[in-house]
Amino acid sequence: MDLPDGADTRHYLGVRDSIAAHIENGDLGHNACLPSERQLQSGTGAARGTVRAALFQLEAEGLIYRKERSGWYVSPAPIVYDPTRWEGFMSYVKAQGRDPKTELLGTCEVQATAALADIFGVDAGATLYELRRRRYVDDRAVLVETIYVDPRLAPGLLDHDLDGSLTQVLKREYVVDVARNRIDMQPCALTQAEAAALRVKSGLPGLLVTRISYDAQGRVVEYDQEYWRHDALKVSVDIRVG
Amino acid sequence: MDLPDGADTRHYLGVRDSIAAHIENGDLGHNACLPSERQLQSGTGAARGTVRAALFQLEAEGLIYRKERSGWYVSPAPIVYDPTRWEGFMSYVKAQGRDPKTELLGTCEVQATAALADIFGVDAGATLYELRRRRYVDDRAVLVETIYVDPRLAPGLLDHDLDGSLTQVLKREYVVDVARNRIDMQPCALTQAEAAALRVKSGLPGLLVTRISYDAQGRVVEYDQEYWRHDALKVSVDIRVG
DNA sequence: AAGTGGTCTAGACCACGCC
DNA sequence: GCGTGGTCTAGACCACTTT
Repeated sequence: MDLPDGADTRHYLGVRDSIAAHIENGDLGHNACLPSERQLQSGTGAARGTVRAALFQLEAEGLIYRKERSGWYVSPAPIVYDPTRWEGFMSYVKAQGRDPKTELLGTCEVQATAALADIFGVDAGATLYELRRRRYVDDRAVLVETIYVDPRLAPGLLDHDLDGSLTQVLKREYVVDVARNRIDMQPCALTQAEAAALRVKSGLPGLLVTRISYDAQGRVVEYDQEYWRHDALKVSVDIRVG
Repeated sequence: MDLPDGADTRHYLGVRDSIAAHIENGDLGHNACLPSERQLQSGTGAARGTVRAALFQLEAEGLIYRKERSGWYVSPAPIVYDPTRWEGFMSYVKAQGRDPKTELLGTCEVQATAALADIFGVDAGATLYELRRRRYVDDRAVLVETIYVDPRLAPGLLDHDLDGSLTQVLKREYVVDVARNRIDMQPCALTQAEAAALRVKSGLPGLLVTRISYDAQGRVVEYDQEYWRHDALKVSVDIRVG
């Protein structure tokens, strides 16, 4: 690894710049693997801790990501996510020339906690369907989601094919239509469970997207919590005012 | 600092847990200052690097923040931001019982770059107004923004009072009304300029919120780039479907 | 088995905020 | 001027992935 003019690669921001320069020059393509930390070290004369500080910096900026104990890789371009669109993850990822995949991790019936009961307007302890899914772009896991549905609106939902768009299933099989959405987005850290599901280190920054869908009668159709990798996503919304 | 039952405070996740427990128990209120790194060290027997790893973890999670070379502090609750609401930052921060402040950093006239010209539909090199502002919640800087406006829509804009809602000024003084918004949100790292304006360390995670406002004729009214602290913000949107 | 990242230690010096 | 965080060094051992 050579350096741009006169950068001080003994400091972590200098090391950062020299690696960033290689990525931006196109020497390293998307998902390319970086040299090992010890190799980067010998290229710069810095201690390994310094090299790692530079790599953490680039990770926070979304330029690189890591696979546990395997190595550091160049991040691909983020995909654009429009929470107001309804054709679903699978089709808009495809529309951007990327390869989507959804994996159903599991389903179960749960008793509503106080918070869930409040959202659905049911009694605490009422039964709800719970779905956990993991979604991929180009074989990289980018989000895990937990979805809750009221069985009274969609009895027998768990017997259907849930590897695609849930909203489509609800519409087609149960004539349940979404009229309104409440969407929350909040930067967060990926904690134990989400991080494990995404196979990243716990504590990596992420984005929590929460969606509550209502039908025309104001009933809650679907409550969805999506934990995204922070570097996989760009949210874009077009909103009419008034 | 005592510990929850049996946590291993020699490891950074153990140190993290013991500090997090103190915050969540309410021992430390909002904006309270944590003990110094060297004090935390002696309380746990860990090396200072380990203590710092724990603090970085908590920072990524949004529980604490730092003031350069001053110390670590407990993060206050995030404010809720609704990009579809038009009464402006000042009033919705107040509505949440917090104390907002806007500071005009500077204004100027700039020549449109290729990207800006494309957004506004003008020739490259055309003149645009540029405003830079910094906004606070409870005297903590939470965002810096750069706003561009086409002078043909609002001649003499820079002579008005720009410490409040720009949209109000445009509506009141120029009868320019927003009919549509395109809003983009993307996790990012706060780079040099933004980090300096927010007085945080360069590289801290943030959220870039970009808004393009259009009037009923489809003309660009306002182009706004907001760089937010990642722990200051929760985006919440209510959207009608169909 | 070899190599990788993940973690940790125990020092050190500096620039800067605060008093 | 003292204490703080910011940065850096030069080791070490472990758990895991990869070959």
